[in-house]
Amino acid sequence: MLSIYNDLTRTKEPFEPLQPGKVNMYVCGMTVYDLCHLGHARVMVVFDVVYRYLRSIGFDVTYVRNITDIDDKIIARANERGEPFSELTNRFIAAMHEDADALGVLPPDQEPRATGHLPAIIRMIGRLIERGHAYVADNGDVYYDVRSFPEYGKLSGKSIDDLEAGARVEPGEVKRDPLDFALWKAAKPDEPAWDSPWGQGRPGWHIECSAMSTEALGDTFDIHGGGADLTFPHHENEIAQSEGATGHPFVRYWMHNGFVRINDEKMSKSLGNFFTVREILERYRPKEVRYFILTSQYRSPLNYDEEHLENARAALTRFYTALRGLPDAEPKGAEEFEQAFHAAMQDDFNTPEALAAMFELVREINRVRQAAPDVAAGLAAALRRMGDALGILQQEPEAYLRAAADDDGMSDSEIDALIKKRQQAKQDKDWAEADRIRDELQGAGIVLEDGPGGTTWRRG
RNA sequence: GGCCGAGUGGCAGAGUGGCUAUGCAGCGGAUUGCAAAUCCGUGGACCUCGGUUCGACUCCGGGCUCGGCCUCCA
Repeated sequence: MLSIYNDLTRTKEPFEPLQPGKVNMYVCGMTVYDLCHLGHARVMVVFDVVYRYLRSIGFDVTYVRNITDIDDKIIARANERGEPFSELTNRFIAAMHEDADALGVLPPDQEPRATGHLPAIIRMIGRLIERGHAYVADNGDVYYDVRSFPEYGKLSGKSIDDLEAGARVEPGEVKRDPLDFALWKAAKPDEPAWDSPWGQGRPGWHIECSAMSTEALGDTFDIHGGGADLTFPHHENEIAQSEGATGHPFVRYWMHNGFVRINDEKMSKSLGNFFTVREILERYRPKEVRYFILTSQYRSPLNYDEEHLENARAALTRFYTALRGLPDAEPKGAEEFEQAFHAAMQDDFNTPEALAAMFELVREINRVRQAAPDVAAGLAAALRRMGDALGILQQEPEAYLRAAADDDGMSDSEIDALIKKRQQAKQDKDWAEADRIRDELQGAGIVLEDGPGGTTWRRG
């Protein structure tokens, strides 16, 4: 039985979707005014694993991940660059898709953009006004009236009064309460704007997620995810909006992934201490980055450190080395390891423990591969199937082991020629020459392995 | 200040009221022309102070330290 830590109740709960066999999930994606950084990568990978795993155990999953393609920062950045905002956002959407692909993140079933769903957004705002949860301010903005929603704060564990104590009141404030937040922002000169019953303007940040998730998945759906920094105010506001508008419970299980940290400090754009996915991919292979993300449980912090990426590299080499040279087969004989793997995954997607089960399977494969290759092949197939659920170990082992992060070294044919030459030296028992060639290759980052079936190599 | 979360062996990172996590690194052995890979074995830990208990790293309470949210942020 799968259990999921639900931030709404702060406990692990057995996972029971609204409709048996069917899971609807929504994840807050990115605001596209810049390149993805590691924090975005973590969200994408974490929920990609949730998606893959739910599917692997037989659920029919509809996965929606939105794109915020209109907001203050986008407008500001587009103005800085003197280009239409949609050119800016299209460029960064394309870049995000490339990064996601590289990391092995499956495309979600739907990827709605705020600008493509203005009618649904406007409809929901209208509904909130009708139901007494929102009001039009003097300047044409529309605000959510937090005092009208008694459960405000239930996700983040805050009370309106506590929040109010520390709230700042801006000069010229048009809100009734400092905590009220914008559903619709009246257009200022030279800003992108859409028509609405309240005049020209654009949606506030929070309303798009309520409108698009409800439109795609219904008033109530199963899983809503995102980074932990979205708990408050973003997700709190989504609950107020959706439940205020529909009168139905919004989300059954709230999941938030922990932060990526660097030097034990949150990695974020406002602190300016972030690495983009692209910068990291200049030095490490995409699957190493993905593996690194999976080495900690999704709710724990993930500290960025070169040593950890090196560790990921070593771990993947161990996996692929175990898979190498074994024929395709039906998964067989690994029941005990599969059981451990599933127990880990079903305990709130405990990927580090799931990986531990996979490593134990690796050892078993290596133990039996010599004496019983067919048994090893069945075990290897089981290992690959576990890898599928995590989105790793998808490549041909030999291809993986021979590929380099940056292949500016020797070509495969040069390597083969040198190995052949060394083979001759070995036959002649010219160990000095054989070792010299091996050292030469070593210097170029090539590791040789002499086995009973001849010499194999990999880029180390 | 309010609210959350965390403190595990050299590093990373799970977990459990009494039983080897796992990976990398170390040490010993097997294997190898020597290596590499692999296998076998092995040392090393649970922030601190109390409490509960036959027994706590694991439960409860205090303390200390660190991180996060309370403003845009994945």
